[in-house]
Amino acid sequence: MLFAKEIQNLETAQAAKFLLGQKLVRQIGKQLLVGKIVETEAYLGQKDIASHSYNGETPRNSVMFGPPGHAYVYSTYGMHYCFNVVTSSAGNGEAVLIRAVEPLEGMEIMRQNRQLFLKSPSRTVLDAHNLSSGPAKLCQALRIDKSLNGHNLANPPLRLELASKLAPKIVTTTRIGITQNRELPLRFYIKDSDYVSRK
DNA sequence: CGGGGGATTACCT
DNA sequence: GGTAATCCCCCGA
Repeated sequence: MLFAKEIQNLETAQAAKFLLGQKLVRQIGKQLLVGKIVETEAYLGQKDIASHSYNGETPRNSVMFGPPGHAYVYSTYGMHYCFNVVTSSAGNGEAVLIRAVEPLEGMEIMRQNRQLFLKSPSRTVLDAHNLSSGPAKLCQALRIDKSLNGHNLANPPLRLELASKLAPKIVTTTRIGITQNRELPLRFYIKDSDYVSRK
């Protein structure tokens, strides 16, 4: 509730910055997995051609057009999920992609969750910096999939928690992995964080 | 109803 | 740095 309120009064780019430093809390049975959000990107609805919602509402993106504070989870490349927080007001189709979190609790479980996706587990070192430093990696680590699409982030088993009202130092860059609207400064990360997908 | 592409990642050269 | 993996969705016909 708190978050929906805080978020809906912000422009989506501001919401993307506001989310930096806040906690993402995933509960699976008794397991508690907690990450601090360190990297985000804003997607600005039907005025942003890079956004899934640019062409209007479809079955895939319908959650983006719903109320803020809910999870928009989509699959890509046939094997990965990405997790977004719906922002702005219902009907606008705006959201913030969570691109990286810093593991705070449940790191060992996150490592196990990530391990399941590897083909040659001996090759890849799953240290803390490599557990959730990417939009699909954090979905693996926190076991986020399409079953959570549309979930209200005020409630378990996936919840946003206000961690700090003190704004961290933020670096602003262009967004990653898109082909349209590449020049817009809509990616944000916590300066000096060692847990971002890239600097 | 078929084809192309994707807000990525890991592994190999 | 190049590319396979892998499938859902959307668009155009």
